[in-house]
Amino acid sequence: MKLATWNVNSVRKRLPHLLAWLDAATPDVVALQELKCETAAMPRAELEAAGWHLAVVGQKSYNGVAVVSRHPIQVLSEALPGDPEDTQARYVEVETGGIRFVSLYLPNGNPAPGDKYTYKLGWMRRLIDHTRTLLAAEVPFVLAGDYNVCPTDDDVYDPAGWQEDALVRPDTRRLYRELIYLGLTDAYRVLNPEPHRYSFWDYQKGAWQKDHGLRIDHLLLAPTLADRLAASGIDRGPRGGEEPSDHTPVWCRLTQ
DNA sequence: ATGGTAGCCTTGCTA
Repeated sequence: MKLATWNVNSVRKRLPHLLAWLDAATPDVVALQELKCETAAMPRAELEAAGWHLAVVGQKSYNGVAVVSRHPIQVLSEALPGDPEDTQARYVEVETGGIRFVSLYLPNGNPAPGDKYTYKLGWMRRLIDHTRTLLAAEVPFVLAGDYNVCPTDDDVYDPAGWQEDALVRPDTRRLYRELIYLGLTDAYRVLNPEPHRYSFWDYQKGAWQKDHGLRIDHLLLAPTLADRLAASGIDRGPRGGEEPSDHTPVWCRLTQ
């Protein structure tokens, strides 16, 4: 079973890339982020015609997450629990292909410090709390998405230049470690120890050409699924295409 | 010291 996460930076703009990649990479379940459209504007017909099931939590202009699966999907939650006031479309939790699967878009948090950074840290705290609930329920789950967190300096092209940024600040990394230390496995890192392998390259300043990237897209596995991890990688192909997303897919394969 | 790019629509905001 092949799982993936990809921040597409507008699903309407990226639909040809998405369809081509789904066809070539043959994943079973994919988490998408930054749809940048309302649920009703999701290009549902095109994806369903290609044989995909969908769960979509959209929002006008910003955010928006989805799960695309070869298997039927049961939607379990369309928001991260813990704050009824939070209306940003950043979380969808489903059951598909025999696992619990989450597509999440963790807040960027810049500029930091500030209101946006406070929101980010609160969101991370809520994610930790909800993960405890998932662990207690003993369901096999995957938390897939754009975390907007570089776990260590090995995940940043220029650590010194980025140390004040919301993606690498100590409070960000502290909460990310707290999440991981609940018992989750970073599916990419555990099998790929080489430093400076990235999933995002800014559009500006020739970042892609210079490999000035960040590793911020992660597949975090529940303890029971970590035992089934067979392979993982970052597929740099889509980032090098025409009019690409600024992120590229991260994937893993589970036995069975 | 600044601006560089992309996508949305709000010709500014978010990233």
